[in-house]
Order: sequence, then C-alpha cells, then structure tokens
Amino acid sequence: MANTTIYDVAGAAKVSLATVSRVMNNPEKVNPETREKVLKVIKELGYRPNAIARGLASRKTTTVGIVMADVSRAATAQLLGGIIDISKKYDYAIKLFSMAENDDIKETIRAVVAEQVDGILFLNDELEPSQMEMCMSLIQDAQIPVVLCNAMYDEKDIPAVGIDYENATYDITKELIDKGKKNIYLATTVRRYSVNFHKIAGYTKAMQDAGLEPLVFRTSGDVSINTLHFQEFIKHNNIEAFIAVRDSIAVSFMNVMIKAGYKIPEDCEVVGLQNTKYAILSRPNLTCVDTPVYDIGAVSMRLLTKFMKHEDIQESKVLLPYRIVERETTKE
Amino acid sequence: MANTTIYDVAGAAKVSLATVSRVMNNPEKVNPETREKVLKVIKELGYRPNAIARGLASRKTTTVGIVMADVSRAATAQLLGGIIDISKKYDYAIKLFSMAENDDIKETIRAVVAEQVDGILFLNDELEPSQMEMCMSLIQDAQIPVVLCNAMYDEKDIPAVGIDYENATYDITKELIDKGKKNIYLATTVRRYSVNFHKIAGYTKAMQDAGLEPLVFRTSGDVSINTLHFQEFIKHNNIEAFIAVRDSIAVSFMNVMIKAGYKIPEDCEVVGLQNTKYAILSRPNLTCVDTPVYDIGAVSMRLLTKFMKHEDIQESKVLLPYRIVERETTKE
DNA sequence: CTGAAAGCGCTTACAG
DNA sequence: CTGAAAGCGCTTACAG
Repeated sequence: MANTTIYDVAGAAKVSLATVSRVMNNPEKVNPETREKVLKVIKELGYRPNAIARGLASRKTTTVGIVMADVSRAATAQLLGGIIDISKKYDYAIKLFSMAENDDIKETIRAVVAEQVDGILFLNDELEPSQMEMCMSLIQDAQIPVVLCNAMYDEKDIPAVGIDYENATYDITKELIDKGKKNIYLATTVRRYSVNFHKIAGYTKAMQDAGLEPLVFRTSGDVSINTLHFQEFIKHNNIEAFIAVRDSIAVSFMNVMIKAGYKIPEDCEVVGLQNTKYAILSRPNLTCVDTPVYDIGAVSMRLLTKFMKHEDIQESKVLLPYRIVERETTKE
Repeated sequence: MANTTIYDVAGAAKVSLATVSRVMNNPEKVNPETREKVLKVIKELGYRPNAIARGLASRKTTTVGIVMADVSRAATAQLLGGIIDISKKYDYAIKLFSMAENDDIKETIRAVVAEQVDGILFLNDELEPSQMEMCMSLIQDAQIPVVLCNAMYDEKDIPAVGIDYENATYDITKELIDKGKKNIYLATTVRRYSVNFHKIAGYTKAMQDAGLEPLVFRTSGDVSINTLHFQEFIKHNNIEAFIAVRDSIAVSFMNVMIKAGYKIPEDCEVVGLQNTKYAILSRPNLTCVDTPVYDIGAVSMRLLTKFMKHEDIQESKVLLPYRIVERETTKE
C-alpha cells in the first residue's frame, strides 16, 4: 500500500492541498462545510501527514530529544515514565540519545541538533562542569530550549527540575544525629553524579553543624563488589548509622551487617536516599528519603513544552518536595 | 547562530551542493582532492546535514520506532539498553512510542508509521492476539520491517527474538520435582503477558509429566498487595517450592515466609524466572532462571538492521540460550 | 474562505 | 567526476 499523501486527500475531496493542510493545522480558517468534507476523506483514506515532510516545511518536528547516560539505572526509567506520559498529553514525539562514558559529547549534541528536535531534556548529571558547559553552549547556539531533568547546574542559568537533595540529606542526617548517633557514614558511588555532590554537601553540613566528623566514603554500585567491600569495611569501623546515595547500596550493606550478626536497626540504622522498589523488598524494609523521580520527569517535560510554545514561565528552576518514609531500618 | 546548510558548505568549498551530498553519502564517487576540500569545509563549519530534510529526500530516516507498554518495568529498561547500544553501532536514531492500556492501538501504530521510521521494534507482549494481529497488519501494510522483542507471536510469521521460556520453566520445575518436591506453586501476574503463558505452559507440562497437579495462581505485581495476599496464602497451603514469573514476586513471597518463621530453602525452595538485581539483593540470594534481556534487545535490533538493509536473513525467529543460576534459595 | 506558488534542505537520476 | 534540475510531502505568506 503506497502511503496516502496530502495530494490524494486533496484530489478525493476536490480541494487544493493548501486547504487540506489548513484543515489539519488551522481548522478555524476553513469553511465548516469544506472542513467536514475534507475530514471525511481523511478518515476514509486513513490519512496521516508525513511527519518528516511536515517537519521540514514548518521547521517544527514536535519532537523532543532526551539525552541520557544510562537507561539501565532505575531512576532513568522512572524519569522516562513521567516524560513519556506528559509528552503524550502534549503530542510530542520522543527521540532517545544516549551518551556513554567515552562518547564524543560534542558529536552527540550535534547529532541531537541535526535531528531538528524542538526541545531537549537532559537527564541525569554525569557530566563534569566543563563538559556540561560545552553541551549547553552547543545547545544554546542552536537556539533549542533545554531543561535539565534531575540535575542541577548552578554555574549557568539553565532551567532545571529536581529536588533539594542537599536539604533532604541534611534533614535525614539531622534526624539520626538527634537520636544520639555519632558515627554516621555516608556511602556514595565512584562516579561523579552532581546529585551526589548535593547529597554529600547536605550530609556534611548536618554533621559539621553538630560538631561531628563527616564520614563519607565511596563504594561500587555493583552488588557483588560492594558486598566484598562492606565485609571488610564493617570489621574496621564502628558504624552507628549508614546512609547510602542509592537504595540498592543500603540494602547490600544491610545484608552484610545482618549476615555478620548485627541487628538492624538496633545495632545500626540504615537509610536510602531514593525510595525505589528495593526499599520495600528488603528485610527489614528500608527507611528512605522519597525522591519523586517520576514527577521530576513529568514536570521537566511540562516545563519544556512551555519553552517550546513560548509560554510565560514563572520559575525556570523548580525543586519538588521530598519526604522521609520511615520504615523498619530506623528506630522510633 | 543560523544552522549551516549544505548550501553554505557548497559555497565555501566552491562546488555544487550535489557534490557535497555525494561526499557525505557516496564518497567513492568523488575525486579524492575535491572530497578532501569539501571535508575540510564541513569540519570547519561544523556542518551536520539536517536529518529531517535528508529523511524526506531519501525516504529513509535511519530511525527505528520502539513500541512499548511500560518503561518502568525493569525488563523494558534492560531491553532498551541492548537496543540503544546496537542502534548506536549501526547509526540508527531511536524514537519511543508507548502504548498505555487504554490507548487506541490503531492510532498509535498510525503515528509510528507517520513518523517514517525505517523499522519497528515491538517490545513486550501485552497485547491480546487480536490486537497484535491488527498492529502487525497495519505495519505490514506500510511495508515497514518489524521485529518482536522479547515476545513471541506464533500465529503469523513475524520475526521475533526471545528465549524459550517454556523449556526454561520446564527445566527449573523438573529440577524441583527431581528433588522430591510435590507441592510446587507457580505465581504469575494478573496481566496477561504472552511470555507468562509460555512460562505457565512449561511449568504445567513438567508437573503433568511427573503426574503432579499444576498449582498456578495469580497475584499482584505490587509488593504491598501481594504481601497481604501471601500472608493469607501461606496459611492455607502447604508450599514445598515456589516459582514466580517475576523475581520481585519471589522475593516478596520469601520475605513473608521468613517472617512467618519458615526457613528458606529448608522448608520451601524459591525460584525467580528473570535474574534481575532483586535476586542478589535478597537475603538469601534468589536462585533464578537467567533471562538475557539485554541480549534480546541487542539481537533484535541487529536483526532489524538486517531487514532494513535488505540483507540475507538466516533465521527470522531467534531463541537465545538461557541458564539456571543456583543461589541460596534452593538446596544442593 | 480558497488556490497557486514558493520554499523547507536535502538526494538522485540525468547529462555532460 | 561534476553540476543543473526535479522532487520528497508538506506549510505558509500572498493574492484574490
């Protein structure tokens, strides 16, 4: 079946192709009777305008480019969930671009620009400031609106949606401190997520405010690796409380502790900073700071649509509320 | 900055735009010297051809459409991981289309077709045969190659990549039977994934071959719901072994059992049918059939590239090998 | 309200 | 090996 074009519709409806185009794009500008006639033909023929041709002619593709590092991260998938739901609502198509660690960032951004997307959503935060700088200037050169999704970049005034990880981590740390804990450890990952910097900052501030020494250490996100690490680690450290930037790391740590004979939360309180499904599948259930990742995706996409439609923007940086979900790995 | 076009390059290199085009698409057809000259200008200007214009002119977008139901499923994200890696290698862009439960399927497919993708990857398997039928005939009308990714559809001869879930589940069930287990339960979900049908079939066959009664039951994929369900369920059933279509369900069940005072695997062996990260974060670690989801994504994308390039295809249906990973929830 | 025509930025036979 | 020209399927001023 050759695809039906606007010419086929025009022919069958006995109007010009300009009229067919108007029926689709500016229906109010065409006489109701002809409009109905055209609409009928469109339906009969099952016509859908060729999105590529439309994109070329109108210079708008109603497509947003998602630039991300790693789909397999749980947070990425959740972010995508929110983005997809909103993009459907506003009729935007989604084009995916991944940026692996040793990819040429410049080339990736150029590719995105070459695809003529109307807007860009930048997921995650795995770039160093200098790389981020480069990305943003390339995007701004191309005059494409961009929103950072679950990443904050303070140096430049780039629209962003996230949560206040610093305050969130401060709060949970403070809670632990108020219970009298002193040796509170924060486990972060080797890779340098900007979000983790904020978490570390919040934790560090809470500890210092209380006159305690911050105990930040890095471990692997890989369970088998960090398990070995923890087995050694707990031998040499007296850990009264443990906060992990990722839930899976908290669970992995807890498993090691329990197998070593410790009781959770009696001997050590454990907290995750995400609230993923891992938190309710662990035994005991993990207390978490709840990060509304789906919402971050949804709100950032919504914000981007505003930019693409040149609507008035109230706030170009938005911080979504977080909350602490007390479960079984903390006391009281 | 106005984007540089092929005219700019042609002007700067003092050649016609046809030559510039050839340098990009058929470099062997142009004189090495002029080619170098043009390449130099392209580099200087940072030129990237407008993908939309190219798509319209050549009728090829080097874009594949991914049709999927739910990003948030762990399997979907892993599938995407494999797909993305291969699509990068072969220089295809990716366009995402989600199909929620009450979406108009026909419209979704039409939208995909309207986007002029060169090929379609159909993820998952949440459609009923009649819906699947409709999708496939729409796609075939449009003459777009399609590959089913982690889904099998036997009625029609549609290319597909997956694993032999029936045999895999047969094997693991048989293993349990050979250990003398009789009351072996299979937990599946409410939603009717075709993949689950295969799992049920394999399990049922193994049970029947051994003269045992198949004990299939449905539960929720939601942890808080299935936890309540299991708490009741274990009171009224003598469960010697438990197989779950999803790892998270197996872990959830195991947590309920352990909290109720049972020992795993001594009192009951537990098996998951995926091998996700849940399996190594549970305590004890979950024995699993390992489904190479990333590979399924990668292989299906590779297969699709062959169709798009009209290469010779040996096998249009491929079943990837699986294996059983013995961990701590089974004995011996 | 409607149509004829130019143009979006490319590719691709067709001549030469 | 290279260029002039038509065409991909639309949108959008511009007349009327």
